[in-house]
Amino acid sequence: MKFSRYLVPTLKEDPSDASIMSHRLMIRAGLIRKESAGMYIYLPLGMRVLRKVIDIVREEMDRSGALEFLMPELTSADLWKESGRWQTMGPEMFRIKDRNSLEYALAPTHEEAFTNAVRSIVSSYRDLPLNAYQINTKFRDEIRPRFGIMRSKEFIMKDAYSFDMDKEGLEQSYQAMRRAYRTIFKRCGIETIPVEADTGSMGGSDSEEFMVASEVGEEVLLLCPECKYKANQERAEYQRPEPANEAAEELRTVETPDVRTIDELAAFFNCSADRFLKSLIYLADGVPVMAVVPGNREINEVKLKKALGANELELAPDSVVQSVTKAPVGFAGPVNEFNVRTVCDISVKTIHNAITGANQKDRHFAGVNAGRDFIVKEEFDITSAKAGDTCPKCGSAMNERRGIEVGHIFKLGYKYTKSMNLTVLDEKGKAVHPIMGCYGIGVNRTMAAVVEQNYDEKGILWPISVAPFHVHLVGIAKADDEIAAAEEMYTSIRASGIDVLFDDRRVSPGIKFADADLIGIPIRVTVGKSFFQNDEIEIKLRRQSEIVKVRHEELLTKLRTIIEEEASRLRG
RNA sequence: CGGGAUGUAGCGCAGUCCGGUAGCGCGCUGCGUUCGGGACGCAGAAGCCGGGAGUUCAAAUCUCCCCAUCCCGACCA
Repeated sequence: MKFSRYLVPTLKEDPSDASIMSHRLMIRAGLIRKESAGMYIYLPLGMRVLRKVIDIVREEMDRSGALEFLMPELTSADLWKESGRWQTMGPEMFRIKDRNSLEYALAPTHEEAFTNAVRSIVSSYRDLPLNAYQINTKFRDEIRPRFGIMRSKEFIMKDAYSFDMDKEGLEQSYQAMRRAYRTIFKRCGIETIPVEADTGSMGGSDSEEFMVASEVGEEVLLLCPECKYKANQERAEYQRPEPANEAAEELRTVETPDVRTIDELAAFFNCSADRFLKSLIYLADGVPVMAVVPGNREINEVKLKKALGANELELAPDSVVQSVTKAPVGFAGPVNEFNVRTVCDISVKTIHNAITGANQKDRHFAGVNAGRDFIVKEEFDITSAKAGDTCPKCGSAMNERRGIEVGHIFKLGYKYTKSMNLTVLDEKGKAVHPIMGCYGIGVNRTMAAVVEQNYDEKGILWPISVAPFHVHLVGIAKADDEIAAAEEMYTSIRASGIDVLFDDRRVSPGIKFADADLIGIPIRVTVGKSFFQNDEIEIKLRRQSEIVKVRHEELLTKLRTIIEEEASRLRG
């Protein structure tokens, strides 16, 4: 491809609305442009990268035995009503009507659509196992799209759904995907950390997320340096400290005028935050519940929601807090009897002589002991693990890192096959529900993650597997014969089947080199002075600073060798 | 949805406090000189100053309303 005939609108300055490197670089390098919030245009160069990522995903999915489909984006409301998610999906699902007022969703995911398709097509155990996938656009009305193509309203996802006769089959399908995912991300040139994960609104049991470690990641991961325990904070467990051996004090009331927050209380009582029991009022599906956790701990709403079995969970407004506790916000506690459901973190009963709100304005209780002063009726793990907490498996102190979720695999179970009544006949002619697994990869998010992990101060450093071109040929030619020679070079490289971008623009060399660095094609070939005078062609890898000079006739062989070397580093 | 900020040429920004003919840098077009790490000169094109309403002789600038974008939080595969 000739640069002069291509369209690569590189920018010298950072766009004002891009906060993370991958977003900045993808816009500056002319890969994408913003159309509006959460919607992006893929320019030709960006499209090439996207296609390479898609090709890798498709190859590995096909290799795993999965079958590619293409599903409608418009999914009829009936399907969603069948599974019950028309209600539970909430406002993130785009809902539209056609001219006859029939309702549809712009698919945010395709469990229903695939289950329905398989239901109507497959009727025998002989057709299973089946892993059906597609690479298609998804729509989500994100509360806050951000970070460019990392979180957008419209994004490309590879989603796969496996159907097996039994749990053993599902396990095999799941493991096949685990392997395929590791290969896919390795081939894309990114390091991922597979972590245990929450299954979210999809429902299910075993679940693994593939995270790209990144400062700007939206997920928090807990990693044990000793054993292999790795989990998303949404789900990470941790061991609670042993209770201190303390004699129980008398329960007493303390006047605490205007002391509400844990920080204020710690200062007022001159003790550490873990001495307090923090009591928060939530609305679980609209019903008030109280959650009690140690004062130095954050409530984990994902865990709480799951513990409560709730679909919707939100912090209750002040008015509800007041009507439940009969006190202003800041003085809630578990000691008095309420007729609201109260759930405690599993550590609550180990805290002796705690301080809690007294459910009266400006009063707290001190010397509170679970079991004596209030009964722990329900206890769950409802607090978030954090750096330094002890690993649930081996007891070592865990580390915290941030990550970007690029892939997610999990065992779905029977949720959709039962709710939508998908059955096949087994060997004995009996109708059984297949068991499902679900496997997603954020394709354009993966592309962003590649950049997030591969750049320097000058621009992107594409791994050769997803680079828009393999070779960036920079022609620095003045005279007509030089221009012709550079052109000839381009023709011969291209004729040899190497993917080459030829910068034939009539601009100064500085601009060409700066653009080459910014765009980040892995191999740069320069034909200039040294070529026209000494027949020496310069080869420079984007990741390295050395320049290798080769003679004309060696060039193609050398390029093939480098391409092969670069590619072999990324093979699974 | 709460808190904060910003909307002025394709991009990055000044001008707004204190009302008086729309500016700078980059990019773009033409001509010339340059030509191995973002060259230079000359000449150009390009803006309903986010939208609406108001105040005023006069509004990018003041007032009110709306919209959009970004950041933090809440929320979310």
